[in-house]
Amino acid sequence: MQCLLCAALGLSQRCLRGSLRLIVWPGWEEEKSQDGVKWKQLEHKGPYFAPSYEPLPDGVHFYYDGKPVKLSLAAEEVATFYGKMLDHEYTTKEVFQNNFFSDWRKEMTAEERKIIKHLDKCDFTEIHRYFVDKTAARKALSREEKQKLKEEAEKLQQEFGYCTLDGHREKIGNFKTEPPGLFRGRGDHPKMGMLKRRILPEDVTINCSRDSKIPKPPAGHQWKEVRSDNTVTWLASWTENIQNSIKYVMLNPSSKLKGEKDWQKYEVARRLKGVVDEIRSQYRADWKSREMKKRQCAVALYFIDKLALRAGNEKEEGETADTVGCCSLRVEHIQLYPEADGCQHVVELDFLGKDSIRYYNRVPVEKPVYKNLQLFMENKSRGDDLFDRLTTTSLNKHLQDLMDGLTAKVFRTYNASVTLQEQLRALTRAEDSVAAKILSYNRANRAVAILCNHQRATPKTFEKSMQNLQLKIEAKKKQVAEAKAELKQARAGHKCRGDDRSRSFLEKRERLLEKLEEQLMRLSTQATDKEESKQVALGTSKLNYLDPRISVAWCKRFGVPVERIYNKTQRERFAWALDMAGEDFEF
DNA sequence: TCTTTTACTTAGTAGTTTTTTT
DNA sequence: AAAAAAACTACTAAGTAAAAGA
Repeated sequence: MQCLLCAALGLSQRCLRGSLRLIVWPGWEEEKSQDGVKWKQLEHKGPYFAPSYEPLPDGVHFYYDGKPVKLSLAAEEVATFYGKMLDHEYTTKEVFQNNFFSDWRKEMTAEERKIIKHLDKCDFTEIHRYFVDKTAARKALSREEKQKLKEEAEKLQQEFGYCTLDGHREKIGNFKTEPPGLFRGRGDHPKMGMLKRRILPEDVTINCSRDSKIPKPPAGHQWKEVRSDNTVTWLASWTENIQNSIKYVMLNPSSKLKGEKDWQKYEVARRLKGVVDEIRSQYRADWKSREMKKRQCAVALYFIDKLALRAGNEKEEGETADTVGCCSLRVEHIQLYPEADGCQHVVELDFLGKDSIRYYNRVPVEKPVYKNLQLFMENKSRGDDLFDRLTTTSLNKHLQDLMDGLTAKVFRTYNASVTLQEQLRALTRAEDSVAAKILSYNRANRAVAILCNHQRATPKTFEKSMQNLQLKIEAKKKQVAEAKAELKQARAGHKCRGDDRSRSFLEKRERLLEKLEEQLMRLSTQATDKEESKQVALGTSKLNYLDPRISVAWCKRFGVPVERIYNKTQRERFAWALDMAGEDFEF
């Protein structure tokens, strides 16, 4: 959508919102959100559909009970989904196997169903090898062939990957339908292994403006529906068969629509900054409320604020992995220690959060919180809700009363951004080199990632690269020891000779030792950093929680080129912030 | 009021590409 | 030139929260 400010000024080309930020036009943000209109014109080509199934060549067989069985096309396709995954841990899990086998049988013909009765008599190894070979063949392609593939992908991107929104060409985030396959949930998912159906045009709803060129469905097909709803931002949608949820085709984060939304998000978090002290004293007071619900709300909010926990919506049991957030914590997820690690009133939290990532923390809390937790746990069993009187809806309703637009997740954004700003202030020294400043930035980023519990699997190559680094350190230590010995000799030499030559030799040795010690120091901090970061994912907070204006301002203030902090994609995503933030920006 | 649906943000993984080291 | 490491991208699952429906 064209910026209303620019429209009013008759500026049709480049949005000048950024440079005109000092001009006050109260109300235009509100005006936008009130009627909920997201665009006036929207045109696109519809999603690009996953290629249809390519049957296995004649030489590749599936065996049942040792005998080759020629499968129908539909059954064969599903068999290849499993065959491809054979070396993955997933296929060893019983739930995965059962879900797969039951869904696979539904795709079989009656005769196939009569033959194929047990998964353990199925032999997919030829199918597996076929795909392994295929991957290897693709990897072995010549430079020219690879280039050609790349160009084809680019062509596709150009044709389907962009839309026109209010006259601007905008990049689409996901323009391809998800291909069929076996569902891979995260953690202990009850539906892992189920067949994820192929999406057909008949499943897809198109959203575009009435007067635009309506996208053509693939030959011989029709759209489920074409609608024109300008109060939503999606271009196409379909219902997925595993969870029965809706999937959307949406714009890329670089688009203006997404950028403005992102900006808005940080503005809400900045408003929280203005009232957070008051909110904190409020929930402290509520720890002593006579109303149990109020107390639970106050303690939950304390967790959300202090520990950056997620809200914790309720979820349907048995439909997803058993994970929790703040409001859905159960008694089994916390332990109370009157005293631990030399602190009083220690709470240990241990639960699986989003994506089944473990949250483990042992933290001293204020006495009333501790007492309340004891109270909330009284006469409950492990599986009971800790905050039994509280839901995310009631919590958010309360927050809404405290500040317009305030919800539980705003606290995560606020605390993340504030932490970055504080850490940058504490760690950055103006006289440092650019490299050292970037190291400080990453440390600040890491503090946030740890706060938000953003984890990653230890990289596969970690052990080896750590070993190499240790080897380097050992070698450097040896060099230092040698340099020390030489320095000692040089000192003795100079002492007895006392001439210029021996002095300059001595000074040379001194400088060498100094240099080597510095190198050793750098290597060992590198090793510490590496060890401490191996399970920490920085990207999530950088992309979703840290107001980019903080980083932009920091770059400007300390002469760090912004490209060293944000790559090209990220700079496109944060274009609004790059435009807007001066070196004096404060979150 | 309670439940379900909808829309959108946040999340980690796997595969690919680029850069650095050897 | 090859190998290793780091950076980046695509993908899609899993959250949040508000609106709609019963």
